Amino acid sequence: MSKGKWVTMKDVADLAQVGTITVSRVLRTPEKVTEAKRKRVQKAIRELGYVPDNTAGALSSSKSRVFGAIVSTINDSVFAQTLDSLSSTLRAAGYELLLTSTNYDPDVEEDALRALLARRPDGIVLTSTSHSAEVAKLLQSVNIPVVEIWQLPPAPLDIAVGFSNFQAACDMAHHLISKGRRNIAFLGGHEPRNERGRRRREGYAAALNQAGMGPAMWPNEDQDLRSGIELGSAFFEECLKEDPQLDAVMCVSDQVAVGVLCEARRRGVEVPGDIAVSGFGGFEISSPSGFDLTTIAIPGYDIGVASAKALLDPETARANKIIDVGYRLVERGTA
Amino acid sequence: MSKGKWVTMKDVADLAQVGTITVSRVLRTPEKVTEAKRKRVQKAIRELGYVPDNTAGALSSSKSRVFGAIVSTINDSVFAQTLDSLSSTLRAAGYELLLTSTNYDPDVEEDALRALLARRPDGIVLTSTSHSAEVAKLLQSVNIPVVEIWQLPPAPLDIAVGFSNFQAACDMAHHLISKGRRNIAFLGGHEPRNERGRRRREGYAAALNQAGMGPAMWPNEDQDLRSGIELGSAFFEECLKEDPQLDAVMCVSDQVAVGVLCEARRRGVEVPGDIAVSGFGGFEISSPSGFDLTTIAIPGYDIGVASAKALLDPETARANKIIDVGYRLVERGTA
DNA sequence: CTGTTTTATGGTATCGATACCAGACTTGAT
DNA sequence: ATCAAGTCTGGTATCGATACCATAAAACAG
Repeated sequence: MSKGKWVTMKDVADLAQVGTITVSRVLRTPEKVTEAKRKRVQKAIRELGYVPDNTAGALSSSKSRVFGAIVSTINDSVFAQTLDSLSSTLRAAGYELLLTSTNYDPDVEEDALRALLARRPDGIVLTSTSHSAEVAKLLQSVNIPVVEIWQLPPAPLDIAVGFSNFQAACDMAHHLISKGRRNIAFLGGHEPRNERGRRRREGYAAALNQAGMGPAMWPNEDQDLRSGIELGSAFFEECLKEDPQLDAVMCVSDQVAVGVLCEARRRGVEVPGDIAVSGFGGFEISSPSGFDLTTIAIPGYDIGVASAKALLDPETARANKIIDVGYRLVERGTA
Repeated sequence: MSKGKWVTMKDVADLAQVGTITVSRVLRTPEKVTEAKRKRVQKAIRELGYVPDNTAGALSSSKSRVFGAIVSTINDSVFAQTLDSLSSTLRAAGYELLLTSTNYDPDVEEDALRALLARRPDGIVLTSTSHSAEVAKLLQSVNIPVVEIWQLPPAPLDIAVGFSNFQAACDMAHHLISKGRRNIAFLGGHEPRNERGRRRREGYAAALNQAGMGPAMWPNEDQDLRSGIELGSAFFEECLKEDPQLDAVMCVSDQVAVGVLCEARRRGVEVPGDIAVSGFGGFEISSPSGFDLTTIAIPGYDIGVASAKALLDPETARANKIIDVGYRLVERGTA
């Protein structure tokens, strides 16, 4: 095993005095090889330090044993748990994950998808559900499972694993209303491509509308800000100015809620006394040891596992097409 | 382009009435093909919706245009920024990233590495620097760049991109001392494989020792807890009990510091009046709109970019072997 | 003991691209 | 007009595995 030269299956076969195909079988279907030869081959593999070449295997078997993932971001922790469980579950089944992030840019999405398809993945995971025509066409033309996650699109391309952002936000708004809140603002970025955030805002608006309340208030539409602590902090001030009667702030994410809570403390605003605050996500920061934040807990881990299962066994998953992992409204100290 | 059948280079070549090699050249070295043919080929590519097969290309050129990454975790946000910039930078150069996480488990690391090598990556990124003998042997036997990140090992396998966790922690401890703090505790998990956390603790201990102070205090060695908000919150209580004189808590991460700060508020402990608190990482939560936490800002983004450069041009990077991206002690409101 | 099924094994073609080389065609200089 | 040098282009071998088929050996039924 000298530097720069890979040991091939042939080398192993020669050393073990068998055909290459037998080596291949020892690796893929060891039960079909007699014990004597299997042992000999395994010994040769160890001795030579043989690492099979999956690119060659992929070519001849047209199974790459790789799945592709296109996530809108890995930078904030939203998908981290999902990616973690997805990648572990897949690796346990002998598959690898090819990861790309788009930063919510649709042009990047198409490029990323082409680059991904060039690796001939056995399936694809996407966090976005609104695709350009070209992307949709590409995805439909390939005969591999496509799993859209973290949302439940009305018409999934193939399989969807997620929960209803709309319904969850709706529930949270109703919760705030049931707690006697009457002037509820919604705080969330307006990244045009962040479908999840948009659906949450819509759920909020629907709930208020349904309760005959309004007008719903949220940061100016044309502010294209990334949701985060800073946004929560900055816009809380604005909200207070705009509506002194404000008695609740519903945030698009736990991070935004943290920004609000920090700002509230600085201004001496009592939570939940003066103002109730809710988050979305159920991240560690919302826990009782953290901000003790009332939030929507999302089973990010389960989404990863369920998507992995869907990729590995698409037929079964397609029977449902939409896999709803649900969510949980967690009532804690802030609302 | 019917379902399940991929268009091949030959199909494109036939339609454009050229040889396959010309199609290949249009994709890789377009300047070497006359404009007329190039146009014809590009048209054919578009018409057929051709997506090249990189697995085949990898086989014949022995360049996979894929890099592998083995990170100890993607779950907490530590590496998120680094992965994001790494993957973007690589993709801009036409490369993809194969991602695996080990959850700090050395057995998993070896498996993951074997699986990765089976894809014949053009380079590998690792977040861990203490490897099993087998892993080190594997890495040394392959003739591809290996980049260890987020730390500066004394003897890098190949190239290292990071900063000195030891020195940074040392600086922070000195900062606390310079602020008149005399009873400084260190709070951090003891995951045995988390080298970074360990080096920070050592830096802290060294600084205190140097200042003739001590005994250094930190949670019991045998507690194998993951660092996080909960740890900060739980152990802050314990620290106070153990040493009522405590006037500073230096945390292994911003998350732990947040746990401490939350707990301090619940207990009515003044920060920084009664007790100073410092974090490590410089994540969003430490910003002035958040906790306004005194911390060590780490250029996670730069680490990603620098590693990408090192992977793409290892010869230049090897001239230095160790690329120190530095860190910044950011003094804010908590210490 | 023969004939049939089952199991184990290897040879050869193949997957879809690129490398290498050879030949055809330009271009420009003389 | 001719030749040398340079530019394009395509044929064929090749990368390292697996699929497919054929054969040899073993197991089994009658």
